Amino acid sequence: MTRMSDLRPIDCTACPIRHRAVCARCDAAELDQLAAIKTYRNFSAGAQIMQRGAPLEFVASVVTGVVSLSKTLEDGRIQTVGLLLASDFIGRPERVAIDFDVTATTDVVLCCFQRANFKAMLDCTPHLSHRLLEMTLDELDAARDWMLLLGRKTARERLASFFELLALRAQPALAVGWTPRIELPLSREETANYLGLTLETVSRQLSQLKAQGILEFHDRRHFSVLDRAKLQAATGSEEKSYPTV
Amino acid sequence: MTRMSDLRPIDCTACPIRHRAVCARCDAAELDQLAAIKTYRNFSAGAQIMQRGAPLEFVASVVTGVVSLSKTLEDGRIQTVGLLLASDFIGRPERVAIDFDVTATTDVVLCCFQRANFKAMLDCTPHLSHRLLEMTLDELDAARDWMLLLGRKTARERLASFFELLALRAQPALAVGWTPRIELPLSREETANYLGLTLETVSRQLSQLKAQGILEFHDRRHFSVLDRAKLQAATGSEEKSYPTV
DNA sequence: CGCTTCCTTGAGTAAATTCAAGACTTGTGG
DNA sequence: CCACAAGTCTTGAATTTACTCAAGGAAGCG
Repeated sequence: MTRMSDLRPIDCTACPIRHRAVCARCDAAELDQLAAIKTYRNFSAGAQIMQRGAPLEFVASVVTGVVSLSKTLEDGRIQTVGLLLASDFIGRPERVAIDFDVTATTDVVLCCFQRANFKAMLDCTPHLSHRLLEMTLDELDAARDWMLLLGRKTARERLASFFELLALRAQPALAVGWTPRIELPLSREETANYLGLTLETVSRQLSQLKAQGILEFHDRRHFSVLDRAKLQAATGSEEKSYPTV
Repeated sequence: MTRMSDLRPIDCTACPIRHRAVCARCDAAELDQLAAIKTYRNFSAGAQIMQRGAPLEFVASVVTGVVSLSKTLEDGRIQTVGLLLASDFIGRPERVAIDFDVTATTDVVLCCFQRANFKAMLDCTPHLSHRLLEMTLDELDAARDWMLLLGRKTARERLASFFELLALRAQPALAVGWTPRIELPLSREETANYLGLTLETVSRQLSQLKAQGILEFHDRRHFSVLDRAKLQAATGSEEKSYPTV
């Protein structure tokens, strides 16, 4: 449950998240600079990556796996406030501490940068700081979508929205009628914490979506969407259809 | 209810939000550049500033007043996803459209920058892009706090958290025992939309906080905190006490 | 194979919502 | 200046939704 052995650095040009991570716009010289301050680290599922309030010695990109950000109230209520996937960025270069816990939900590989060094490099590398700004704005948009979900959606709508999101990520090109096997990277309890529900409510709503022929489960962590239109209709949101870029 | 007449540009060095807005780090030459592309605009309370999905021709700093960002579901449910105060920034320089409505909650003065020009300036002005990154990260932190509130807090805790927030903003220096008159910039319905509740629940919880001697109302929009400790205790959160910068 | 953990389902409860009525504010025109 | 109208807010009663508590079942691990 703790950190596994660190990995040997690999060449940035061969990196799987090269074109989407914070370094996406960097040129060869800049990549060399980053390579000099980077370290790969492995975390096994369930391991804590950073702790709320603790001094933060590094920032990182998620290379593989799923990372969750969560907040806990005194009496133990937990709310997951972000789910980070491959290429997402963890940490605030300017801050020594963050206000949530960072946990590896699956086995995770991070590309870590020593915080002070990264910060110094940000100041003189517009390719880096612009990309980070862009990624942060995207996170903010996602956070606001989640606020709508948490503040106004019913349990059924929350589940449908979440599974619609998973489906969109797993299947970016919309091959209509084609229903691939998609991974659910969270347990029922983690799903509940992300959706602001209890695990029993999550389970009940999933049973209902199954019974209605909208979702099909292969095992606890793998499903297919049988009726994409009905799933979309159950989210409560309309599809976005205007230009954003 | 629509836009009032535009104002004549004022000198940036005399600007009330000079040291906190997106331009905070700009030097004299950079301020001149910004001044060349800025326009002040007035909006009266209730006016819509930007509409979801509509092409966005400007970005802006809030000079005075309160601006709300909100999302609406097809059936009319509304969730406010952000409350912007003096010096906060509106808009995404890289995007032609945004995914929420922007409304003037009180009378508002904006310092608007033509979007394309602002974007061009961002690319070659690190003072500007770094400040914007910092402000965006702060917004993201605030959004995540709100996700905890919306996902896990009770109605009473939501109200207490909101009024604690208003008190903190109005009274940054903690003069203990001193209870100034604080403005509530939202109606009951707007408060409900911000807290993910109904207006009736908001009203009931406020009555209870009044009855318990925690809050006192002078009129609908003005209150004092009579018992700061009890208010803090009712928020459900502990106070933050670790370094963040 | 047995244990542990995770998940499902059921029954009763609690919290917030909906529906409804009435009171208070605020602004307007007589 | 007062009366009235419109909007906003408060309070009550009934309802709904999701939660809590509880038990049993399925899956994963040693």
